[in-house]
Amino acid sequence: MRTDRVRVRFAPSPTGALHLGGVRTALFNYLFARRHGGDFLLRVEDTDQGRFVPGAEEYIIDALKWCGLTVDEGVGVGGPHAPYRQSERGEIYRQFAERLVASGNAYLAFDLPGELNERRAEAEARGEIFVYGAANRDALKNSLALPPDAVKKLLEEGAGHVIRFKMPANEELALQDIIRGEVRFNTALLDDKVLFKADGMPTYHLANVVDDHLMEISHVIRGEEWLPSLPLHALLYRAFGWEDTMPLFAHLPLILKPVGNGKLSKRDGNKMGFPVFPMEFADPATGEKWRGYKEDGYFPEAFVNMLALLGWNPGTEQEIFSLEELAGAFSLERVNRSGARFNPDKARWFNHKYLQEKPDEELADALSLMLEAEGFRRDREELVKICRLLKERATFVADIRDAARFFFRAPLEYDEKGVRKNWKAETPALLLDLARLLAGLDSFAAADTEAAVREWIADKGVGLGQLMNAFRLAITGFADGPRLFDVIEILGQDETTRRLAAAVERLGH
RNA sequence: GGUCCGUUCGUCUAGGGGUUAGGACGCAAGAUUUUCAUUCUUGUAACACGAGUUCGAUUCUCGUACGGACUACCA
Repeated sequence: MRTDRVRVRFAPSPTGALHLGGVRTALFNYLFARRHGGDFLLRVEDTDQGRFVPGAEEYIIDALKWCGLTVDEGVGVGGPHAPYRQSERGEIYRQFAERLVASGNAYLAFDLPGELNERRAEAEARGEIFVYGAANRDALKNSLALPPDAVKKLLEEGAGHVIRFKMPANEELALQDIIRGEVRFNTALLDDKVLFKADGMPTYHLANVVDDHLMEISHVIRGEEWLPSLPLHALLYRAFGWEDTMPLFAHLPLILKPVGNGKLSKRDGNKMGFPVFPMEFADPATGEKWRGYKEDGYFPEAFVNMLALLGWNPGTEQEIFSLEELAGAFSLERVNRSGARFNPDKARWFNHKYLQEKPDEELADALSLMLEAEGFRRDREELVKICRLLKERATFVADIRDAARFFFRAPLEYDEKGVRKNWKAETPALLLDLARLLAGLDSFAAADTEAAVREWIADKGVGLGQLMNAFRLAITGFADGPRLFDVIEILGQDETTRRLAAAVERLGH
């Protein structure tokens, strides 16, 4: 029942964690709804009891939340069309399926799964593919082929059956897709899809069309894997007499593996060293554990920004977008037609960009949490200074933590190569002198210590590089790192002179 | 196999009948720097192929190749 109001839905199946492609589909739906002041619904398509994974639904809700995609209506929030979980929508689907049978658009089929498999095997042996459709449905076990009293008898006996759609024998269909334009199909090549299963549940096709109609969905934005079933869905709308209010369709390109062939799969992440899921997920059935962007240290804004530009672009050279900016700029017309290879490097780059824009205080709080997890606390002011100093070289907060280790603990060992290269015979005496100089300074601000040291070595005729490398080694234990005068300002006068003395003691003369 | 979809630098992409085919990631070089990064500058690199239409095609059409999806009582 399409109205002028934009209403879109994200309709995942709770068969596991939502992966990158699913999140992007949700994102594009969300963006489209926001762009047009419409509604974003979440509907859970759990009509396959066999594939249900406990926890998957909660995961999906949490993942959308983490990404900042607020659901207006649906599972978890309710709404005028509740329930939004298909398994709870009771008799609705059966009634609609029977309506189709009554109108001659569908029929009862009693074929046993085993019989069908046999036929498939036979066909395959001949190098053919078995299709349950117009060409052979009269020779199969269904209400179209069997005499009425035989059907009646089967029903009375309680014979298991499904309801199949009666595909037109030979009809040319020209359908519209917002992203792809006109797509043509001939129904002669299509099969009589099962709409209602013997277990009393609808299949995706029926439930999807019925719910989209009932929930007044205006646009169906989904993955390209659904394009082949577009004719079936369009025909269903027609059979129900809902053609006038049929939603508009947009089929999104797929996300492909970074290298190799095929679409991105959940295994690729572990294989190639990047997460495929927004958040960590432990599959209760298999015990497998999957990494997540959240746990890997990505900011949700960066993750969403990266995803938005995978298959869509604004037509300008802007690359950094807040969720609000994305909502303002998004349009389905600018979605690409071809599949996009996922690029983990670019994802990292986005995070680096976002990290640079974060206030030092916010980074310090995140860093503080990490340190607490390791069992120690530091003064917040100190952490803010550390973040200010280290953020530009970091992609993740964890990079700051790793680069900041020497702030929290004086070096016990010293980079071997650095020592070999920079620890000369005259170094110990020089550093001891330096320690005395620094100990006597009134201000330990970076600018002041630097000025004092520069003046001092100029008098001594020592090169800055010559001194600084050994100095750095003594203070941090490493041969590389941020500007040393900034480091010792944070470390403080006492700690600095102490480390200088300790290094001389350890590394000797 | 069949049906459908797609094809611009290695990757994400802009563009579009006449352009030095633009940007970003990556990579490389240079600059800056006490080191390593960062940053900045520069560079590297693309219209899958073949016909047709046209004065002219990377852009339009067709074909081929290649890639992808679908082909369940899964979604």
